[in-house]
Amino acid sequence: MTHGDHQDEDRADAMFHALADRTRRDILRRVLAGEHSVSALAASYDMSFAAVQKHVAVLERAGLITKRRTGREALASGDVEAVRSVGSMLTELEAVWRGRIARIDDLIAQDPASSHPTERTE
Amino acid sequence: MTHGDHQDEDRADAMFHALADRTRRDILRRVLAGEHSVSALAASYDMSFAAVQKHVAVLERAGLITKRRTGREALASGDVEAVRSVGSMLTELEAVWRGRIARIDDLIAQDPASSHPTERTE
DNA sequence: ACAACCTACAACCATATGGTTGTAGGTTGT
DNA sequence: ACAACCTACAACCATATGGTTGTAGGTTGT
Repeated sequence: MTHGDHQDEDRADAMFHALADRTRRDILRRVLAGEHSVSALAASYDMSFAAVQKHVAVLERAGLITKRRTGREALASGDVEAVRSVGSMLTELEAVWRGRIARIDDLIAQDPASSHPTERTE
Repeated sequence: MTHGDHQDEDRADAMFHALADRTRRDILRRVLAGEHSVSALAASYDMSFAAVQKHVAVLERAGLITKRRTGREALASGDVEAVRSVGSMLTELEAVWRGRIARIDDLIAQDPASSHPTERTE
C-alpha cells in the first residue's frame, strides 16, 4: 500500500469485470492451459474475430493474460499469479467474516446469560 | 452437474459482475462483518439511497448477500459460502494452469535433448 | 392519529459494454 | 511478387449499467 489504494480498486474492478463474462472465462481457461494465438481462440467461438480480439484485450488490460508476438501471431498466455491475486481478495473478504464470528464468540463468552445469539452489529 | 451447466455460468456471471464494482465490494465487506440495514449502508456512501439499494439488490441477486426483514428495516448479511464458491472457481482455473505445467514437465522428461523449454501448445 | 422513517420500484438519463463490418498494415510461403 | 493470413482498430449499433428524482406503502414512536 505504497500510496495508490485507489489504483488497487481500479485493478480489482478490471479483474472482476474481465471475469464476469463466460466467453472471457473460457478464453482464460484455454490460455492458462497453454499459449494460443488470437485467431486460434477465435475459431472456437461463434462470434467474429474482432469480438474475440476485444475479449482478449479486456483480459490483457486486466492483467489476467499476457501476449507475446511471434511473427504474425499474437500468442496469449494466462497469468496464474493474477488469478491468485483475485483469489487473495476473496480470502480477505472471508477474513472479514471470520472477524464477525470471533466478535460474536467474544460476546457469548462475556455474557453467558444470552439465550440465543441474535447478532445485531451497528 | 445435475443438468444446468448453463445456469452455473449465469451464476458465475452474476457473481463476478457483482464484485466488479468498488461500492459493492465495500458493501459486501461491511455485511460480512455484520448485519446492516440498507439505510445504514446508504449513509456511508456519497450517492442516493436508491443507488445503494440497487447495489444491494445486485449483490442479493448474485447470492452474495441475504436479506431478512425486521420491522421496517431490511437487514443485509454477507454469505461467506457464496464468497467461497467464487474462490473455488478461481482455484479450478489454477488447477488448469497446473495441468499445463505438468504437461511441460512430461515433455521435458520424455525428450532430454530439449535445450530450452520453449512451450508451444497447439 | 400522525409525523418520521425505511424500503421498493418506476421512469429517466448518460455512458459503458458486447457485438457487428470494414479498413489497413505487417508476416509468411510459394 | 503476391495471395493468404493474422492482428489491430475505427465506426457503428442495441442493450446493459450506474446513477438520478419521484411516488407509494408499510413500520414506529409519541
